[in-house]
Amino acid sequence: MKELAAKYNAAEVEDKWYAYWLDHKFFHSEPNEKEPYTIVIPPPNVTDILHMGHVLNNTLNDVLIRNARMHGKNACWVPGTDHASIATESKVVARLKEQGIRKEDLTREEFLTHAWQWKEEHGGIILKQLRKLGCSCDWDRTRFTMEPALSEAVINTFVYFYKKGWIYKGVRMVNWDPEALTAVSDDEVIHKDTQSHFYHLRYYISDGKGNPTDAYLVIATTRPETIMADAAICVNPADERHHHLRGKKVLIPLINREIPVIEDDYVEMDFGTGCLKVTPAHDVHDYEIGLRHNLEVLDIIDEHGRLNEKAQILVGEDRFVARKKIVKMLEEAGNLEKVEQYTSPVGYSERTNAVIEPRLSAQWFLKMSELAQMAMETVDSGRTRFIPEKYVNTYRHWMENARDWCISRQLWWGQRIPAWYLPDGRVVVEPNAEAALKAAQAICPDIKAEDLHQDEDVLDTWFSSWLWPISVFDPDMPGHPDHQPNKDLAYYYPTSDLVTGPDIIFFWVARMIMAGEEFMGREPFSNVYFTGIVRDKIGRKMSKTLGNSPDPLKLIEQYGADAVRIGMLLCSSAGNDIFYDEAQIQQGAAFCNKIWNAYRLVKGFSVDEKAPQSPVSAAAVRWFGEKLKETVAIVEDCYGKFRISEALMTIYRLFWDDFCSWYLEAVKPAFVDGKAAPTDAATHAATLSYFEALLKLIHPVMPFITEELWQDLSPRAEGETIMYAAAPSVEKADEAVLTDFAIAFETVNAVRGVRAQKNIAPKEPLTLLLKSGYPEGVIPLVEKLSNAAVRLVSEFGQGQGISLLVRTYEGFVLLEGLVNADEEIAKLEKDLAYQQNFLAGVRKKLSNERFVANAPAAVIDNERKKEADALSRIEIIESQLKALK
RNA sequence: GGGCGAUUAGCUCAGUUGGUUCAGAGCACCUGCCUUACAAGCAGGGGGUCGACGGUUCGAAUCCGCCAUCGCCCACCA
Repeated sequence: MKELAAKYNAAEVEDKWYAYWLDHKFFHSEPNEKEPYTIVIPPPNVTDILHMGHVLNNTLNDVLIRNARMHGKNACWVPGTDHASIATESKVVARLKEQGIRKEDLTREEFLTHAWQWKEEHGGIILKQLRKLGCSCDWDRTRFTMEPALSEAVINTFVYFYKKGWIYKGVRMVNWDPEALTAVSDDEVIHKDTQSHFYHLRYYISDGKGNPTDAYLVIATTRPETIMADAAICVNPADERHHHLRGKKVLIPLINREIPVIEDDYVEMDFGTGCLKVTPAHDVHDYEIGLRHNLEVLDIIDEHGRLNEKAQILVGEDRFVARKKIVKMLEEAGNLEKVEQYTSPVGYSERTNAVIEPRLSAQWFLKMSELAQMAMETVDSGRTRFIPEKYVNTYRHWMENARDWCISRQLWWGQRIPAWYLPDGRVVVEPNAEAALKAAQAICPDIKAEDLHQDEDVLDTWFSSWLWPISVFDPDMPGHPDHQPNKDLAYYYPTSDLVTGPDIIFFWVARMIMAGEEFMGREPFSNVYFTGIVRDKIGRKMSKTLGNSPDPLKLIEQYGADAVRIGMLLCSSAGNDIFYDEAQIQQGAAFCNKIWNAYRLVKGFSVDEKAPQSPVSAAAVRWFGEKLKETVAIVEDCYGKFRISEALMTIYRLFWDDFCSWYLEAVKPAFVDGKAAPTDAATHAATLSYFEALLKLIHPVMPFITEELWQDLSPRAEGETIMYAAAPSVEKADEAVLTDFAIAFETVNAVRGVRAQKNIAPKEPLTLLLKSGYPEGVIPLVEKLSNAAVRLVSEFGQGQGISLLVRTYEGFVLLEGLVNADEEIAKLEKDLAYQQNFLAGVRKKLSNERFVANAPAAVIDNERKKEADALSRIEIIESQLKALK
């Protein structure tokens, strides 16, 4: 790098260094004697393209992994993608549709061929995009949840739990997604308050022969289209209003089918009319009432959410169309008493946003009780820590109420359930067809392969991703209790930290903990850092429809990856939602530019080996060394507590304020005859070494610019990288030095304040009198930075000027002819009043017997110091006033 | 309906077991500067009765109670 442009050009630099890192396999990790630091990526869906949520998550992951690497750990970040059955299958179906192909016309094998083809062509784009962000994933370890080995792990897991008796098949009311045509788990249903109507319908009481009488009862329902499936009318046994209905039958409107009136405690007397229509096939609770009362289950809605022939009327109509039509029919038939506006929670599919239809079907379930208990203990014992901690509550609540997990999905894209049915309906569960045949023959010796039929369903995606921290290292482990972990698994497991969103705490985090405990006997990770959701700056979730979600790649192109990373981190305190604002990325870009220009300055220093070090430079070098130590300790502490944005801010201020505004200004060469004076060797060496330390401190958050400058800072051999440079070590800072210099900087600020107030240009030299007792070591620095000649005196004498007060140190800027005595007096009197008030407060405290008796000695001592300080300041101000008057 | 969390400067947030001169940071804002690293900059400055009320305490942004507002999670009132 010969000439440095005045502005930093990120685009040029980033591709160059990422390629260099890849070429040298710097991201790759193999087990060795060092301490491992492991992260498994929360695998994005194979269909995903990079959005701001990914940027946040992966930036945090990368910061952690790079930080660990520089701390001498063997850092391994395993990337990969999730096959995401529902999301992917619907993408593939949509694409086939565009090509005029209907899924129904394809065989399972044909469809899967298309799906794999889609995956090869369009899947995993996001992994390429993560490279642009600078993510230091071990790409050689990239995994896919549906690759053969990982699929095998899933199948083995199923067989394992089946044989353990924890997996069973049962007919249950499940959450049916009529768009994706599959059952989904309870957790995949989102309840949203939805504006609808409450229809009050008359059911006429039957005369016993199937004819209506004049008497009727009224039920209230939100789903009039399901009345044809009614099996009974239910009232509360304690409800006297309805006792006359006991033993009666009523007629379903329109179709005139006779159903009984029954009694059950479930019905709330004061809700609706107190009469409930019971529709066992289309409502979870009704189903349970039906079981208790032995009611007929009549399923009138098909898998697409349309009425079937059992409905008798409106056959083939969509449930919502049918609802509109039947209301009209009921009205015309005189059965509609009234319609109320009504808001009630309605379940929507997380994936397709379709209204969930409760539907009876045979599904596979995994028993949760033991697993949940184990997983609760993992977190209770602190073996896995949640950051922020509040999520432990959420987690506990779920674990205590965990219901059995519906793991079957009526899809093709995914791991097919390894259950084979015999012609008589019996089932064998084995890892493959051959084993299944053998098992079947043990039951029926005559059976042949073609007699067996494999279950059509696939497994829930989360049933594969819960193995992720194990299977990415050793896919043979899950489901094989006797298997010894391979070298990778033994070394990298348990992983260190997991960064993810709280929205998948149950789907994924909890279940990984279950699988970890079950198959490894211990937790899958030590810490879980929950990020917030990325929102726009006015707090809306980012969404395609709102168009408020920027394209991260465009941002990277415009501002550079380092700037984007900083922009995200700046506003990401743990556990809070992120309010994204492009201004933060601009701030990140400005920081890049600041670093760049500071480097230009340092790079431009010429060195004079013989020149002695000036007192100013000596002071600055001494001070910054201590400041650096102090900051490194703070940053380490922040990382330990996952306060990443705070760590970043601390580094930011160290670089900008302390290094650039104070240190560099102090050691910056003066101009003599239009030329910068050379820098002495000691200062030059110190400056380079500080710069290097700063680059290393910044590297985890801004990998590219730091590599670029680090490579240029001193000669580096091919294959060297800042990625593996040792992080600045933690050392105790000298407090006394820091205090003295803090006083110096306050003094400089005070003089600059006088300049601003009196409109005196920075280049105009001043004279500053300081009372003896002022820390002398910092005076050269004060002189240079305030452009004032300092004279240490015991008395200020008669000169005209403005007095200063820095802590308890008194100063005086000589300003002949520029001082307005009245103004100064007013200012001092105001200050005096403040100090006196302050003193009074402190004294009140000290004269309070109970304070003196109860407060710790350190607190009391401090109050005494405050008192003494206030007294000396008051004395100073009074003498200054006296001099002016 | 149940639970959890939040409320501090215009905005986003720190404030670690109650006590350092504790009311902070960044950004934004205002004033003055194109000073040979950087105008994506430099120097200076203003701004908050810590959501409301009550309590505990020598002492409360911090602990307790209640209220208000917001957010999240769980939940079957048709």
